[in-house]
Amino acid sequence: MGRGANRDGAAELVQATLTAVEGGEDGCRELAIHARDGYAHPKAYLLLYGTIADDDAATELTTDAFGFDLDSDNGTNVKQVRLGRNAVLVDRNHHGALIHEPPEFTARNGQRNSVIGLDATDREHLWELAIGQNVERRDIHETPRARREFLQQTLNLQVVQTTPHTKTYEGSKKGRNFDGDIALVRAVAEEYGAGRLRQDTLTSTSKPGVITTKVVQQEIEDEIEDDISAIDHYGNVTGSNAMGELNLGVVVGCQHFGDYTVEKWAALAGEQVSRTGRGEALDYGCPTGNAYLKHMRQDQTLQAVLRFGCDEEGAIVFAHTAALHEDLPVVGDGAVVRAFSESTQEVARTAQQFRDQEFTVSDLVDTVDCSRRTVRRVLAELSEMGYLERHDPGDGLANEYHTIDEPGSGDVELPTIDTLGTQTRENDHPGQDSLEQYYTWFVRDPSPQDEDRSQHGVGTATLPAPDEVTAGPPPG
DNA sequence: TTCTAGCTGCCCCAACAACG
DNA sequence: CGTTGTTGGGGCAGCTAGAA
Repeated sequence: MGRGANRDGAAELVQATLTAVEGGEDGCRELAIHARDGYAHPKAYLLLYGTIADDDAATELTTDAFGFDLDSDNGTNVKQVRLGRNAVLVDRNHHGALIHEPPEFTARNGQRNSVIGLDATDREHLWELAIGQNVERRDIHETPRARREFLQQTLNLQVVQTTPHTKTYEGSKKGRNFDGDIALVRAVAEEYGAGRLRQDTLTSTSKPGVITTKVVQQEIEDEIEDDISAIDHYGNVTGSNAMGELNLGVVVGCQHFGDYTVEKWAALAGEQVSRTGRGEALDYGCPTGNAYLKHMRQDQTLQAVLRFGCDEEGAIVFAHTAALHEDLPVVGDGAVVRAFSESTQEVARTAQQFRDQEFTVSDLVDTVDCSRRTVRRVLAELSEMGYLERHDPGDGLANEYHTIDEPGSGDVELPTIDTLGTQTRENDHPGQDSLEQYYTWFVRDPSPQDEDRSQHGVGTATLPAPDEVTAGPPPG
């Protein structure tokens, strides 16, 4: 789409349009007929076709975020008209128009080219929209499961999901609290960094690499720079191998390009967007909108995850988002990441004064800027996480606490993952055995919250070892 | 900007202990 | 015996952080 041609031809376009409009519909047809002989802008044909198209040949759409009037953010009414493989959007409020003109895929001599696209993310529908013709999809894997297994066995990739939330880290960072994210990165660096993970397969593991959105990168970069090897944002890692040597990665949050883009794609497909829900339940109410949403979230995170461990050693990647592509081999979840609330941090800080002495709720309540009830709740919570020890002298008497460890700005419990690296070595035949084990990874330990809380809970969310198979379909 | 889930403060409750 | 103080719990309202 020649931007230059667009600008260069603008004057002629306006003149031709004026002439055509003065000549009414016949004039437009006349112009359209001669569109390719140089006296009209090449796109005038499409533009005018779109403008004069009968209503029954067009699709009427209303938008909320998408529009042509840059001074307005209220959306507009557009009509979508298709002509062959091209699509035209015309603003009913006369602020502009958009032409989608897919490439021809023909050689100079008129012969059709064969085109082969390689894409790990498989959004057939979006591809068809973009190139204006049907695509024939060939999958090198039989099933999603086979694909996951390939990523796992061959690329030695393991993904750990650390939050049930989507975490759309895009747009304004106002009112956002990234303490939990920082705590997560630090915990990963401490628990899995510096060669502590499966020395036999991941020899060069050191500090993790981090991929996140641009705003978050700016926000947390300074805080975690000592804990990580590298940090980059989604938009900058596509096709990049800068993280390829890192065997430990953290992907924080997912992208959302804004409703504007979603509505634009849907409009080009002639679909009306109606947005409902949020987070996981977000639904744009039309196939293209929802496919594009998955493209923004799942596909981008998939690409980011695949940036890590491009050597034979593979990688373990912690994904702090629920927007994970179904192809990703998620070997663990259930990590708990929380940012401590204002009052929790204050109570914990105040409690530090009592270092070795015992203290009660009453000792804190006067120096702390929150209520007695809150202090009680916080102390109970901190005790449960192992930052405090609670001595209960029985009902009716004040509980006595003493400090064990000082909590930071957040708390992270990572699931233990050490099942796989050795397995791929032991059974080098990627057959039934690995399949069977694959199922076991989804079997959750039914009692995640008992015992092992001593070290403020690190590693409590356990995954069953492969020999503790309690459920799952029979192999084969 | 709007919606909502979770945090927080507040008040009430039952059960108990210590004190006078 | 009554008063005061303790713990945890429930319910409720107001606020805020997070998501889009």
